Amino acid sequence: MVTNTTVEEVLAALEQADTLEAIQEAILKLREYFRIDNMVYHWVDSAGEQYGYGTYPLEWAAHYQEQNYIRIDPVIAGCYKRFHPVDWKRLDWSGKAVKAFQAEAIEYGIGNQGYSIPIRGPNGQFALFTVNHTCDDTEWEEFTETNRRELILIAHYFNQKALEFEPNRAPEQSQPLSPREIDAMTLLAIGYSRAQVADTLSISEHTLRVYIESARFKLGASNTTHAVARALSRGLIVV
Amino acid sequence: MVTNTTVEEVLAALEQADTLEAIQEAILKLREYFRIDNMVYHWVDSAGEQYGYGTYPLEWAAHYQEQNYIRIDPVIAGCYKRFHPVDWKRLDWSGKAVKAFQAEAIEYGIGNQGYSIPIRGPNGQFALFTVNHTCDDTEWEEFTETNRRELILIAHYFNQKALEFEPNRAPEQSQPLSPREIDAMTLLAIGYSRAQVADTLSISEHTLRVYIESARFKLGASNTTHAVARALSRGLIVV
DNA sequence: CTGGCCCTCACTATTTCTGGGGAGTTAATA
DNA sequence: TATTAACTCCCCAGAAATAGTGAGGGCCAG
Repeated sequence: MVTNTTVEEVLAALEQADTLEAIQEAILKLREYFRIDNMVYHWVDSAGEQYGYGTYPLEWAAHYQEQNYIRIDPVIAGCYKRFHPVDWKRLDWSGKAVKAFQAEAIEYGIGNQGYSIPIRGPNGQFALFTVNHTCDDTEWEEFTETNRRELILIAHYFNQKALEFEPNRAPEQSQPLSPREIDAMTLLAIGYSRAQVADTLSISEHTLRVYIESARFKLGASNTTHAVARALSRGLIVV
Repeated sequence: MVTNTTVEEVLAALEQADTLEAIQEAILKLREYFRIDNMVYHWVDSAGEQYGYGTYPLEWAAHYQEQNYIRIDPVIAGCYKRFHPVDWKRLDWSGKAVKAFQAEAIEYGIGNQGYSIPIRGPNGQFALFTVNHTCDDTEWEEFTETNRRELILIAHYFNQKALEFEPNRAPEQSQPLSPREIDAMTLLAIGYSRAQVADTLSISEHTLRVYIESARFKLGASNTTHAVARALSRGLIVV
């Protein structure tokens, strides 16, 4: 039944996609191929905003956003803690608000079965790829078992595209830090005070301050904390 | 030439693996199957420590660790900023120290060609899956083009195993921050002073300090800068 | 061989942050 | 219902960070 050919084709098409329409088309094709109700890729923003491509009813998406459901959605919470794909049945659906949310979702046409794959990119980027259907547990388990690998790959490709389309999310490049500046930022990031850093680097605290200031300047940061945060999120230091 | 069967088999075996030996065996099988010099999965620790499974010469691994090469290794730096797999040729190998590092690596038996796949897990976990070979550019490009999808999947499976085997390695997981604490950490990370943060959140600076302190406590941080750095590298906040 | 960047050290005054303490209200949960 | 957790506000003294300016030696590339 399931041959690799079609997925391969769609992945190849997805790789070439350069418009949002092409991506949406790929999702529709995949949904048709897998014969499931919904297939959604969405980026989960730190600010609680979500956006992406997929087949969820627009009303549900709007309602979800409006109600700020990201705060209680167990799929978000569960996937955020995990690395591997998660069947919705294995999530924690206890709690009054959560149960109400679940009931409402089904009302809006979301299937009773779901399978979500968390994906993470640089700078704490987080996204979800979800397939969703209405069927019984046995059928669903068979589906997810059979297609897990394809789904993981598809998730990966969608995220790659999404990162391409969000260049403002791409790492801003800045002047590189000097070795001493990197040392200073790194030690500060692991919790050393200025005195400790100066001691560790065997330099005077005065000198250290020069490094911190020049790093701050290079990074366009307004204080030490900001400088360390930028150095971290630009990948200039690793902590 | 390349059929899916063997990779499928190894992935299935890897999924069942419950000892380090089984994992190491899987890597050896995969290396044999792909006919390349080296294949390595390694976890990149927040402290700059690395460990994993693979076929790099032990001397090189020890030397790398000893010299703290993680600080200059362009593969680490490059993959940390990217989502998609990276051919080593596309990394930045300029700089005296980096060139020396590269020369030394080849001396130790590391191939001239490489392809690394960054993988990220919860709480800012970061790992790399690398394949590595000695051949010319054309051959290497053909190899990576052909096998990219399999390699991505393999990377995923290795990381999944690693997370299973190192549950305590996610000690970086800490109590979640409260919404207000996240607000505070986020605003501090983008350079706001305490006064500005308090103003933005429409609370008194005293209250803000309570949040910062409790966040610091939850994160086990010794000061604000440390707390923000940890929140960032654990993926609790995004800047 | 000169300009630019890196490393090192020093001083002062002002602003900001830290680390203790205590105390009350709401909301959700067990 | 009792308990927990989050959110809000307040005081103070001491420690740390910031913004200025200045200066000398080393190294590398144009």
